[in-house]
Amino acid sequence: MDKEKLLILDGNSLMFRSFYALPELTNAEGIHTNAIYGFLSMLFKMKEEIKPDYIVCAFDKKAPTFRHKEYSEYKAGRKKMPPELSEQMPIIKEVLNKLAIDIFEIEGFEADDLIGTLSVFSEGKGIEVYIVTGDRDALQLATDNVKVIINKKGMTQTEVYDEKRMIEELGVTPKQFIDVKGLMGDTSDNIPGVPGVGEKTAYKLIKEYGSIENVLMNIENISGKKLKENLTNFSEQAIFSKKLATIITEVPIEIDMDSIRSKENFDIEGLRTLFIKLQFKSFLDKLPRGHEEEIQCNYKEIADVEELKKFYKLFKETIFVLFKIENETVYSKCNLKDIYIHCNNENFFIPVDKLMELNREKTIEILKDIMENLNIKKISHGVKSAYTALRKLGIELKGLASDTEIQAYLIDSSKGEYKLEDILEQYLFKSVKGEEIEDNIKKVILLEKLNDVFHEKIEELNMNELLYKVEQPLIEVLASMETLGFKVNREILNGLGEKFSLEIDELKRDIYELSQEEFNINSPKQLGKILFEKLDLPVVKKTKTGYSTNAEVLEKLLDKHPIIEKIMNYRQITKLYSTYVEGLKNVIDEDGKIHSSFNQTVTTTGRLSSTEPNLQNIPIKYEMGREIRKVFVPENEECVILSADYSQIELRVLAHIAGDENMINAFKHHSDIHTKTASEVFGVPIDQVTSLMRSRAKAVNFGIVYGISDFSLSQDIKVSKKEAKQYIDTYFERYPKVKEYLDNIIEKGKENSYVETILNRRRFIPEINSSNKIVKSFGERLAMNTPIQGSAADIIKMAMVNVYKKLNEKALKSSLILQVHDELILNVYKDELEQVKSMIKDEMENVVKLSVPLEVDINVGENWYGAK
DNA sequence: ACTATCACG
DNA sequence: ACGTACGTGATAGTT
Repeated sequence: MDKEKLLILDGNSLMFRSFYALPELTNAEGIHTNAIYGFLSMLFKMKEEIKPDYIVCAFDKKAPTFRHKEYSEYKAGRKKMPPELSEQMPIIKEVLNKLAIDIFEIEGFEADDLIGTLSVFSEGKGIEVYIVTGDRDALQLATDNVKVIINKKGMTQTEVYDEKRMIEELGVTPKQFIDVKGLMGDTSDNIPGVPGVGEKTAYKLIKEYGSIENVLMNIENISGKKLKENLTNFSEQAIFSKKLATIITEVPIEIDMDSIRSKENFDIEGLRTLFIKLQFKSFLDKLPRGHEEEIQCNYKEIADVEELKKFYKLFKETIFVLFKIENETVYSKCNLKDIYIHCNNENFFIPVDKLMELNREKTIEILKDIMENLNIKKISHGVKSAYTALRKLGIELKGLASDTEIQAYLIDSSKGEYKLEDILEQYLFKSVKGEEIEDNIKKVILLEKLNDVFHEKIEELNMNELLYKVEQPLIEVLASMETLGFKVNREILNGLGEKFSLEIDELKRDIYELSQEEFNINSPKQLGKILFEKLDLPVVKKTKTGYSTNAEVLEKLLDKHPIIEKIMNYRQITKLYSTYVEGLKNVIDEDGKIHSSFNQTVTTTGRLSSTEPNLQNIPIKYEMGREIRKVFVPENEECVILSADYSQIELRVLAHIAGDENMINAFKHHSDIHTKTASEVFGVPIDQVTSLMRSRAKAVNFGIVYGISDFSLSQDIKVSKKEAKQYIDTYFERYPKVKEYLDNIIEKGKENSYVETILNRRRFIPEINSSNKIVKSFGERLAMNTPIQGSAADIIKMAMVNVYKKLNEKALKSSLILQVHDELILNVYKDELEQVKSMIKDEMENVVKLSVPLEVDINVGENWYGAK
């Protein structure tokens, strides 16, 4: 029969190792998790490989050990455990607890002593012992039956030592390893050893004489005068060091092997909860599917229109709905397939496309009755695509009570993706994967519970207004913008394409001639070779993969070689051609329009984002690119494009939140804020501000909003760091409350690990409490910037909801078609122009009462280019 | 999948 | 003595 096996983990050393070996890792609450992660990776790997019959984990106790008592200097000078690690210690113990792994820790002894005692005891019982540890001290415990496993870099790589391997590799027995340590000492434990004796000498002496005692008895035979002297003078210290280095194997404890038997009955649900909290997805997946309460997922499949008609009468008050849609993000292909409904403990599967085949008209009619009925409140997940898909059938979704995707985003905006499966796992600990009918029924049932949890959570976070008055009503606005799309003029786009293409060919020729070689100019690598090796231009900056060739670098090389200008032009035009000519051509719909997707749950600050295509980054800064905007035209010849943009919304928000009188007054008096700032910073009257001063002041204003540093400002406006610092200091003197606000928000951010906007939108900032200075500074900048950027986002979102509502109320034909962070773009019928203009201005400027006025500039044109 | 670059606010 | 602006998305090249 095989021997039984005992696995002993050295808790402290494994946590230490993981902490320093693995990159920083935090969960949403900002708790560090890297040591736990490393420890558990190791634990699971060892369990898998060794398949132990017994398992136990030893920890140090805070109380002093006999070593401290006998030698006050023991472990002196050792740094305190960093808080990022110590906060992980109670959590790993909790995990072990739930894994039903016994923890050994006794006051007055170190983990090593407990490990030693346990291993000797177990070996005596004929058990094979595996000690897993992060440091080499435990090597002295190795025998033929006690294997010491030391983990290397990367945490799960290991070296296994038994007595045989120690002798082979180190030339000493495990017991002699103590003598070696006694001679050479150990700085980390502050064990003195013998002065002048290092690793090499220690091994040499022990290999020759076998023990410290024997070395001391043979001092006469040892070569080296100084060494001899030291050994003689410090012989007592050597013996004492050996004592300190010796792991106790006789700690007075009762060991009940039965109690540490490896158990399978661990707390799966507890672990699931904990791993979710720690965001350990890979471990979560490994957990066995526990004895979860089986969800009763009986459902009725609606077979024909008659049945649909019959059952829909049951849909009263609130229904939980899951819309299954093909090609959710592509407008033209976005198609409603199935609907799942959970209502009053009954579940229904409506195979919409099947019913439509049977009787299209009637199906749509009944769906319309359900979906447009305001008295039937709908709760769903990610409902925007349903608006689009339903609208294609002539149905307007009404009565939306909740969208759990939006709720999840507001609760934690850092996720990027809020798939229902993941959200159910995270908040309800339910794992429902798959797309079978039963899976979807389960999901729609769980939607009810999820909504309850979120509803309460949103209330607790004071986000009721943000969710119910802003984000949820906004879904319909965005869906409408997507459906309407932006009409484009293909001829103009093609014309630009041809123009750009000709210029690109010409530039290519010039570049190849100047470089005397054909190469791929688009490849930064090849371009770098040509510029910095062949043409031998000075290297300005490097990236981690090679030479940097970005615009900033090229600009510095401009006067060094005529090829640079050509390359800069080439870069600019190819960007326009590939992204904005070819890119846009590819996304024009059959209806001659571009239907971008507006994503409401992507950004961490609360802004929207736009994809396929991104209409929020259409060129404007340079004329050549700006021409692209001529492609974007009104719906028909009765219309024009109207653009309404907030003037300086972020700085106004800053003035408001900071409550800085000087800045508030500047806005109240309708001053040009950059000129005003220049006058303050440079100490000259407004009328003496030069354009250079204004542009520098503008950079300072931007810098403040982003979370400024003198270095970056100096880079930006090309002045010395000292001068930049001077600007910032003066700025803070002139706008003292701004300084106060920035200091306060950082402090608040540190305290809470999150910051908030004017509508209590929240962003977690775990970075702000990092021990890594760079990460921490980044967190501080986020704390300064997020409330500003996020509050501006709150404001324009509110305005969008109000504008949309007004346009509907007044039954205007004009409509919102685009938002670009601080501006709204509308397709406006000429006969409504004056009315819409004043309505938009009014709604946008008065959407919220701040201590500064909001100002909106309106421009109108026969295309987007003209609306300037 | 990642990097470098560049378009926008 | 570090390394430095905040938030996005698309493209092309490289690994």
